[in-house]
Amino acid sequence: MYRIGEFSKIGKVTVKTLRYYDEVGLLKPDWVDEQTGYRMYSTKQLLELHNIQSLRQVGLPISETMLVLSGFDRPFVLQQHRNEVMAEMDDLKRKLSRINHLLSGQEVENMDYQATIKEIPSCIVYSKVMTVANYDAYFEVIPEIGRVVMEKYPELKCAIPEYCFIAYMDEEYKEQDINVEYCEAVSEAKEDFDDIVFKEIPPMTVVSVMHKGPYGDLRDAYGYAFDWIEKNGYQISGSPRENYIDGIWNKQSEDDWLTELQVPIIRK
Amino acid sequence: MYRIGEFSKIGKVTVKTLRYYDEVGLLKPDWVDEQTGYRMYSTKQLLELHNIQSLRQVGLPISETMLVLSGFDRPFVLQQHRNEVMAEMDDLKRKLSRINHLLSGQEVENMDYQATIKEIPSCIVYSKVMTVANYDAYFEVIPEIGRVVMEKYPELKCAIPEYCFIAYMDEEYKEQDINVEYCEAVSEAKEDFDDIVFKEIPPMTVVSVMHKGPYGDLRDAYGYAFDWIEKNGYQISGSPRENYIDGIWNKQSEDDWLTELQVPIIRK
DNA sequence: CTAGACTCTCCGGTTAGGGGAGGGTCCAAA
DNA sequence: TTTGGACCCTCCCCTAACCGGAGAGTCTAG
Repeated sequence: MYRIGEFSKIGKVTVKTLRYYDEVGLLKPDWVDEQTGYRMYSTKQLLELHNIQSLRQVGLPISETMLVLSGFDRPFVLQQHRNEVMAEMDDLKRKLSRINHLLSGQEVENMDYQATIKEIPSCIVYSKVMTVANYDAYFEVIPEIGRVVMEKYPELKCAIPEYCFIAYMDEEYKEQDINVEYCEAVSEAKEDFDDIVFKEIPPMTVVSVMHKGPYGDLRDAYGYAFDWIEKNGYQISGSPRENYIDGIWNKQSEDDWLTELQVPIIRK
Repeated sequence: MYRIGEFSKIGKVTVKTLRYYDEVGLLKPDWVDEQTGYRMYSTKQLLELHNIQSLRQVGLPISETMLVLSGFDRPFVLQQHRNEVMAEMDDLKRKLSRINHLLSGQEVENMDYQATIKEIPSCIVYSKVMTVANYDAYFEVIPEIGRVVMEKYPELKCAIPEYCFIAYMDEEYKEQDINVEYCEAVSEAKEDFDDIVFKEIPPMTVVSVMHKGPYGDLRDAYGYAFDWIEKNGYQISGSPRENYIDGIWNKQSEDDWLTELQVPIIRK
């Protein structure tokens, strides 16, 4: 019979840990003096402790360790755990890749772009597919679309927060005759009319890059995003979107315009 | 200006997180209504949030994220963090290897051995190097050594917990004329005499395997330990020790004898 | 008998928020 | 003008697996 301090030295585990294991029921002392509360351990517990440590050291949580010790299907629990560990590994690999990407891009001047991954929830939009002559034409056609829709459905409300974007459907980069789909999130679906289509956009994972400044420089943001996707083991899975946050409608200076580039991705 | 709910939707981050970031000072709202306490955010915070997310998503802790944002040497912090992530990866790899080892050995019957890694603290021992004819000879010579030492130094005390082991110095397995070093941990160093040597054993990392039963079966434990070391990317770095916990001195039945095999290892 | 080593329980802290209670605020519809 | 619902606030407890320390009791050698 050992007192807790001696037992902890034999088993190479702290006294705190032994008391904690007692508390949660993972490893009870052989006997507890009712007068003093002293915990007494024997070599039987030493073997148990060794079993526990062999499971704990591979990262198995205490709750599952208790399952295993109480006779629960051991291979099953371990396989579950292996899957979790592998998922964690994958997660770490991606983080490491991103850290390296951050570090490697460190010296490039003025490229203060940052990529984040976001989950875009599903939403209902009205949309119009069109071909525009060039970038400058956007802000003639877009307000017009909004006007037409609001005239047709005066009670229709834009989503809050506003989510209005242009998705690029061309495979390659173009400066003229660009195929785009204009989308504006709204509160509910309505009947389609003319070439306005209502639809629900499914949720998706995107890489997001914030772009501050005139639209002409958006190409840099695209470049950064595409490079990021390539270098970090993802794959483009849909049309990129430009989400207009600040623009001519609320900021005078082009330098204050804020656009979020969202590129749908999946893991490669 | 956005209220917290709208801002949280734009930035794809929970309201709870924003309030927490406010509390710890990572991201303060643009303005707080003193009457109502309402937090108001603007697109300036949106950019900040995006920066924050790009760092947080690679696992950078909040404290270090704040360092980076406040102008602290960014590459330095990121490199620190990369080292930690890589260490974590290494840790996970080792866990995964051990899980696979546990799962693969699952079906082998009666091999209820478990391996754990332990840090053995340094200790002072008296030791005697000798060649013994065979295993059975141990328990004639060992008590004799103890008797001689205690006679020479009657005030000498054994360490608590007792730590008495035999280290095997042969490279290969032998059944006869075995070169061993007998060690017993004591409370202080004394002058050497005859072939008794006092010395301090440095701390070391070992893989520990518990063996219950007669000493003849210890070979199985050795086999398990060596296989474990090989399969899990470690390397033997010293003489294996047999640490006698329960034996003839306190248990009648051989089946109750408990021995801990400790094999010093380093990472490969 | 006492000093020092050991043990007990209880409380608070660690990360990065999540869940919920109780109460105030805002806005559009009745 | 009121009311209902959506939104917001603070405060408190919870997570996993312990660690650190306070204050008090216990054991043992000298």
